[in-house]
Amino acid sequence: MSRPAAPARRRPRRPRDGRVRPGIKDVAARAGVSPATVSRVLGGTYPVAQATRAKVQRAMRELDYVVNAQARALKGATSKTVAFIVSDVTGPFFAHVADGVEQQATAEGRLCLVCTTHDEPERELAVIDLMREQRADAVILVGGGQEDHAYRERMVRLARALDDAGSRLVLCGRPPLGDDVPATVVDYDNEGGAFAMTSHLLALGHRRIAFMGAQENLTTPTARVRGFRRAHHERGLEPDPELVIEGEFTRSFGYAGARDLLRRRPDVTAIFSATDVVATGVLQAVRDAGLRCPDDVSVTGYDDIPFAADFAPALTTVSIPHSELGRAAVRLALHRDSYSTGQYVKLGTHLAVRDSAGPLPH
Amino acid sequence: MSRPAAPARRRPRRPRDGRVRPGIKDVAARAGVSPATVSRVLGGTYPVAQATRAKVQRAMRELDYVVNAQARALKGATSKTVAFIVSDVTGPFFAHVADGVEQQATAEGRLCLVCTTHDEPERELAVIDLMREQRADAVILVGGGQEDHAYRERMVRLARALDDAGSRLVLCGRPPLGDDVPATVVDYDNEGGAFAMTSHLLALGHRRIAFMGAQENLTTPTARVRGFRRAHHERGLEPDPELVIEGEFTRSFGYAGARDLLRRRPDVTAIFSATDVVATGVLQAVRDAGLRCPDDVSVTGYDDIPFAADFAPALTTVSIPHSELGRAAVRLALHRDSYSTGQYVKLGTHLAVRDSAGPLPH
DNA sequence: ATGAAAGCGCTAACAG
DNA sequence: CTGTTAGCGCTTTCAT
Repeated sequence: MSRPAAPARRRPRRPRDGRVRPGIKDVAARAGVSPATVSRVLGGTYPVAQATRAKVQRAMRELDYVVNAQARALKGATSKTVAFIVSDVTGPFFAHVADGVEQQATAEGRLCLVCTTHDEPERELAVIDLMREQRADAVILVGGGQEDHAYRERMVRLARALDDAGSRLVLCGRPPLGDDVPATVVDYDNEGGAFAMTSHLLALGHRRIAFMGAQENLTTPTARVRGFRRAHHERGLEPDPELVIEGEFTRSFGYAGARDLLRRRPDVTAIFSATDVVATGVLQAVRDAGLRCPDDVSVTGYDDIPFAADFAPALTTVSIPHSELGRAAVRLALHRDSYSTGQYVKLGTHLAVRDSAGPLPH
Repeated sequence: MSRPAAPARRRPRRPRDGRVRPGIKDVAARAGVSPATVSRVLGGTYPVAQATRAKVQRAMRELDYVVNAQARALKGATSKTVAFIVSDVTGPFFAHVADGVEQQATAEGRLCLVCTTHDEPERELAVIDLMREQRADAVILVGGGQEDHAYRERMVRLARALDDAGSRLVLCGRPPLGDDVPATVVDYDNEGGAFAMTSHLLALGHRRIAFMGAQENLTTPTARVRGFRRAHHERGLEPDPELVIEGEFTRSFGYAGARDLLRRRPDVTAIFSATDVVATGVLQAVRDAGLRCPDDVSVTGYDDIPFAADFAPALTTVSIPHSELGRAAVRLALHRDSYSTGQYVKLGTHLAVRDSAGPLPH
């Protein structure tokens, strides 16, 4: 020690193998200016003499320079990214919400990270931690959640953790957590859509309508069942509890559920499937039972997935503003007032009336 | 200068507003160790005394510490991300390839960035530059490209630029650029699938088969047309040039194209649509013409998109190993030999025989 | 208008 | 096994 700061042998700079990324210093050297000046022309947001700027830009072009996003992010508060967390990328729901998210993120100069959880709570936690590490501006969780109290508490904790890390949690397609929780919620009217669809079937004369795909612990199907019931009640009708059938949002449940139902309750004239995917199974079961849709039994869905109009017959369903959901999620997360906590937006849904539901037979 | 390094007033550390992200130093202070030690327990890959490790871990938990991914990436050579670039997230092709990419990326400890180009060449360039900035490990370009020479040259340049930046370009679903180009290509057998499908139709007795959706300047439809032709030739048949119909991969082209065709050439007995999306339009046109499928005219597709089996009738099509394509893309990009340049893998396709193609009428 | 210098939060030699 | 010390590539005062 004590030797006054031996200027330390600088290793030959850039130890990497092949060609190497030029840095801001290389550009500076080539342009005959200081690194600070290069940084200023990069940022654009600072006065730099026309001539200097030109020199720097030429040097950048000649060196094929690109900034290092990590180094830049290290200084700033965020990494200019938006994270998109979903159970499964192949869900028919996903693509169009992703489209909205990506559109808006790009419009706001953000990159888009995608992660999946496959509905594993552990993985969900892990992914959210990853996003904290990345310091994403917004973390958008897509799809319905559980009704469960413990789950809700966990979400609240995650929202706070993200908030502390400077990120914003956005819940997309599920109900709010509460006003004191720093999260943005972009929901759509599950109950209203189900109400409208059920009213439509009721207006067509149907009275024995089955709801296929209830799930008590999940927010989405629960809200849809609520709308289903309310539509009955508003007409002074009481839905038959036996016709509200529990099951997952899968084609195979739709198939098995409808097959059994049609056997057990041949008096049913309409089947309101909780989702379009369920409806595909239901339609298959109807065909296999030798019944015609909509002549013998009406079938409807929910979601209006791509190609719903190409089913046999074209599916009458509830249309969700998928991509607007995604766009709103990003927009709200990025432009909230600095000190707002809870934010809540609910978008509307509308009926897509096609061929799979018709008037009551006879 | 000459003043011997005035030790400079340290600002009160952490100027941010609300709560603040604890850093490695905070953890170190709390655990009573040095930052380096904290880093070592973080990395896991270095001997640390059991007791020390425990102390550090407790401190991390108490502070709810997460590493700063940007700071970490600044040191390392890459950012542990894989970029996924696609024309449009809502394309039916996208979801399952994305699924494969995401799966494999996660398995390899990488995060997944998604960007869209909407087929705008400018945007494609911009996006690739963004990925250079991000220092993504792999940049996966999904979907067919143009046959165009200029376009190809541009790709070569991009491949080199990415290579210099330490990233790997992967072309997914398009032909190779050449052996000397540092890129990985994961393709599938477009021609073989079209050959198999055409042979299937020929074997069913069809002789007037239309190909709906040729496009000369794009690699994908061109390869499919090639398979279509070859299947004819191998049976000593010459495909009627008038029946190879130019058009985009859209439903509306499928509809208009088939409508006109059925009017102009009522002798056609089978329509091979270049994609399933085109097939949806074709099916609609067939229905609207008062014809039945497959009784009057057979219709087939290509891609085997989700729900192809739910069309009316269930669509006979060519199945592409979408998610394996995505998985292979990531796997190869990450595990290539350090000095390999061109890499090329071609996956197989297979027929999904369903109901929309039947034997020749009469 | 430009340059010098101090870090952002972390990792990685190099010494103990 | 643990602490010290340099930076990674960039932005940002503070001087000039």
